[in-house]
Order: sequence, then C-alpha cells, then structure tokens
Amino acid sequence: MKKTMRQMQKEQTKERLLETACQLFSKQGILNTRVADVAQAAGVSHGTIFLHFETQERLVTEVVERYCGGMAARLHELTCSCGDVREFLSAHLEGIMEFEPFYTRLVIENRFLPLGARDAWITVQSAISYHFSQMVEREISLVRTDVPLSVLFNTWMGLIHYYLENGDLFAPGESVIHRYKNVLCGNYLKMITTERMKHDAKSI
Amino acid sequence: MKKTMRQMQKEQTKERLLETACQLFSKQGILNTRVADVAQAAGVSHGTIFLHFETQERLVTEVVERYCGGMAARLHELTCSCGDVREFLSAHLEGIMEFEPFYTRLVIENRFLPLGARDAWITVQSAISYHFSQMVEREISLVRTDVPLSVLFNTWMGLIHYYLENGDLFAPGESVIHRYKNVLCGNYLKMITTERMKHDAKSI
DNA sequence: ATTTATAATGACTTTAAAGTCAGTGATTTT
DNA sequence: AAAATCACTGACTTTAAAGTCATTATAAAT
Repeated sequence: MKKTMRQMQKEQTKERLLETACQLFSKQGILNTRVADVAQAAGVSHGTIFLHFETQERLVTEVVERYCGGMAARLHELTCSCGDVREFLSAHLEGIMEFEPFYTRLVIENRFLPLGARDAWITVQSAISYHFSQMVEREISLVRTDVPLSVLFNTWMGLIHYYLENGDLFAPGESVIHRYKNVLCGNYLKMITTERMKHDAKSI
Repeated sequence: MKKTMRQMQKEQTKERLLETACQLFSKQGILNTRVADVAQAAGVSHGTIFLHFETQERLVTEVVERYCGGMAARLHELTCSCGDVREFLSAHLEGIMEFEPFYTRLVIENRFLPLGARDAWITVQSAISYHFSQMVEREISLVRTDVPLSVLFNTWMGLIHYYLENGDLFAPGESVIHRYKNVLCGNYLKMITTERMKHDAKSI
C-alpha cells in the first residue's frame, strides 16, 4: 500500500489546486474566477487543471463539497454542546466567521453553482437547522412557542444572510459578522424569547 | 412637436424590447438570458438590439431601472396609507407579489448586475426602508423599542428575501409569497410587537 | 418624382474562455 | 541500464456569445 513519490506529488498538486481555488473563490467570487486564474495562482499550467478535474464544473463542485464538509463539521462541533440559546447563536456566528469569505460567496452565488455544489451547500443549512431544533427543544421554556420553529429558524438564517450578502454596505472592508455579532445575537434573542426570560437574559 | 411615424415605430420597438427582456429575465434569469434570446423573443434581428442599446449592459440597466422605478412607485402607493403594522406588512407583500418573478430575480442576481442596475435596486430597498420607519413611528406604542429600528427592518427584509431566494424549495411551482404571506406577516408581527398589543392583535 | 435619411437586417468579426493533445522529461519498473 | 509510465506543459482548437457594418427597404423631405 506504499505510495510512490509520483502519486504523492499528484495528490499534493490536486490539494494545492483545491486550496488555491478556494482562496480565489473567496476573494473574487466563484463565477468570476477563470480556470486560468486558478492555474496561474497555483503555479501550474492551464492544462494541468484538466488532468485533475474533467471540467471546470467538477473543480467548482469538488471545492464546494470539500469546504462545505469542513464547515458542517466545524459548526457541529461548535454548536452541539451549547448550553443556552445565546451561547448557541454566538457559537453559530463564531463558526461562520471562521469561513466568512467563502461562506459569503456561497450565500451570494449558490444559485448559479453546479448541482452537486448546491447540494453540498443545502446540506450545511440542514445541519444547522438540525442543531437549531435540538437547541430549541432543550430550551423549550425560554423560546416562544407561538411562532413555529421553522419560522424562528428562517428568520435567523434570513437575518444573517442579509447581513452577509450586504456586508460591503454594512461593514465595508471588515467582517460584517464580527462587527454585528452582538447586535444580531442580542436582538434576535429578544425577539424569540418569552417575556419571563427577560430578566435572566439581562443578567448575562 | 409632432412625432413622425418612424420615430413612433422606433420607440415602440424599444418598448417591446424592454418588455420582452423583462419577461425573459423574470422567467429564466438575467445572467442566463442572451441578447439573441431577447431579439428572437421580440421578433427582431440580433443587430437591432444594438441599434437601441449600446451594449448588453445598457439593456440590462435600462430594464432594471425601468421596472425598479415602477416597483418603487407601486410600493409607495400601497404602503404609505397604511393604518397599522399588520396592514403595512400585508401591503408590502401584496406589492412584491405583483412583481414577484422579476423581484425574485433581483434578490438572487443583484450582485452580478451592472452598477446602474444595482443602484436602482438599492433605491427600491431604501424606499421601503423609509416607509417602514414612517410606519413604526406612527405605531410607536405597539412596536417594541428594545430592538433598533434598523434590526427590525433588516429582520423583515432578510426573512422575505430568504423565502423568495429559496422559493423553489419552499413553494415549488407557485408564488412563495402568496403561500406564506400570512405565516410571514403573522409571526413577524408577534416577534416585533410589545406584549400589551397581543390581545389587540388577536382580535383582528 | 427624386433625393435623403434611417430603422432594421443578418452575415461577418472579435473576444474570452473552456477544453484538447502531442511532446517532454523525471520516475518507476523490469 | 533500458524501457515504460505518467505528471505536467503550453500551443492549439473549439465554442458561445457580444458586438460591427455594408446593405436594404421604406418613410420623410425636397
């Protein structure tokens, strides 16, 4: 099962291509990145891309699948062990911040990506949705029950994505989540918690 | 000031091109519509487009400017005379529904459009934002004041846009706003109104 | 009636990118 | 050491679209 030097180098090259592509995608957008850009940035020739990926679509799909996998795993790690609602929301934002440039690209461009890539993105959303439900279940007494869980979740996602999508207007040149995380957590929390929780929330 | 027949026909042709382009944009997406598609659908030759618009960018910009103007005017009409919060939210959604296919396209694609088109889109958002503030000011006693106005507004916009953007998942083959308008209005209202309003709201 | 102006045409040119492939030289196998 | 393999190259081909322009037919001006 020993790898030859060639095999290893090939894998390393592919790795570098995925990594480089992800960086370029994050910086200049996925749709706006040419195969030639990736090749140049990775220091290989144009043709090499097609040795590792049949088509540009495959490249995009593999990059998105790879990094969505990572994001889902990390978000799971951060949110599954959260005690209360605020902690959960906070952890969720921390997780997003770790991948913010690429995550933002997916928020904006996911509708234009190949099917496999969109699927990977939807999987991340589903993972978050699952942990959100778990959290609400644990905190059932503190979260308002007169609004369906799905609406609570979609409100939260919509809010975050709205800020990410318009990050260049809300926080030009910096991380919009970093700048607004307290505003987002705090105020969303106010809107979804029951009255009787208010004095508890304030004491944190 | 009398128009010759030729001038009128030229204007009519341009009109038809704008109208046709808007329909195609709504149906198949703006980025996904070729100049040749518009020409064919409007029953003119490819070259005619460039008699009326210097470039494809200008065509897109003029279409978006035109229909954003219409949307802003209509939304103004519908929302400026609203009595209470619920009426306002409802009127807002009614307005969006009138332009839903094109509006949805703008939600999804605005980041990829020429600058002039993006500006027109941002102007629509600003107009809504203005009326939203007006409404909150009028209803100051019913809307919670512990959450900043900007967050209330962004939560509402984020929520609606989240549903529009994922309309094909939430309501495949039908108007997502039509299907969810009561859910959206009702639950958002619960989240932003003060406790003491609750019995009033229920009686409606 | 003749000339002029112009909306419309569609074949042609250009452009920008993706995708191909014969060739090269380093690595592995025999 | 010779032969075989294969990662990588980059010039070339293809493709799909935007954009151009000489020509045509018709309305307007003389």
